[in-house]
Amino acid sequence: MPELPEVETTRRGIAAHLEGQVLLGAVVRQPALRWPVPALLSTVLAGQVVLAVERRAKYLLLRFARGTLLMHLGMSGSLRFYDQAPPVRPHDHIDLLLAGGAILRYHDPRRFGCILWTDAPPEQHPLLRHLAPEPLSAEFTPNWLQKKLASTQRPIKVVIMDQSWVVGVGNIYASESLFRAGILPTRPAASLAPEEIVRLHAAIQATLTEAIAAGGTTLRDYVNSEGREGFFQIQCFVYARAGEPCRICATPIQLQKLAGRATYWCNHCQS
DNA sequence: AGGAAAACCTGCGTGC
DNA sequence: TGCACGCAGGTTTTCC
Repeated sequence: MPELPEVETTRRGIAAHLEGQVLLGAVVRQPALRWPVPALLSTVLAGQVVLAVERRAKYLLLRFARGTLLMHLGMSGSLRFYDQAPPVRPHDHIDLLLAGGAILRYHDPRRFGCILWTDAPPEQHPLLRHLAPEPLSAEFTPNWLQKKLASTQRPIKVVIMDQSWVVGVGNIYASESLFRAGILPTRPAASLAPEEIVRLHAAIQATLTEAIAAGGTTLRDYVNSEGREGFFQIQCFVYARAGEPCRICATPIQLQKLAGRATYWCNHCQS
């Protein structure tokens, strides 16, 4: 579910509620996520102050003096802040407890997400070590992208979803970015001309930036930290629009599986 | 060794 | 109505 814009929207929603607050502990109802939730999670967190809520790629990082809590929302995860804990619903797996009865609740039907603790600098963690630069940072340049793309014949859509190549772009924003750049998703990465790479780089940044501004995309069940939906899907050009007319030229939007994932494009606007 | 496929898990829509 | 099937915003692991 959540790609970079949804994770960033969540981060912005919870940061002010958490930063500077002392955690009293945690309640773990379901420890079997992508990886087991640390058995001593509550003990580790109790008494610690949340120094900062950060994001790296699609991971959320809660920084403490003694380490970092790494969280990933997987396909169906969401985090919500409550001043007072409401009744527990199915798939409400974890609560982080704050003073005064407030909680941060982790909800994830498919349990593809994870919550892990690390004492070491998080950028050295095995899950974060091989991530590409942040796509909205100065490190992510057309030149950097060009050097990477030249080395593979994989479809460009598959490549920009590979987190060691481009970070934060998932299945929705991959199709949307390629539409915006006017590039077919099936093109071998190494076949892109330099000006196409410049367009793709700009399209990725613009798509992610606009999606963050819209509060992310809600197709099924994504909600932000206040329980509200995102609105980017209203402006999707191709994603989930198979057979519908292209918003630019009215040509029916195409759908094909690429590396097992639904991929959408316009035959007239993209080449 | 790069790249494709399988694996993890639950819920929902569709069609028989 | 019930059931089998396919599909879903992600990423690691396994298998060529």
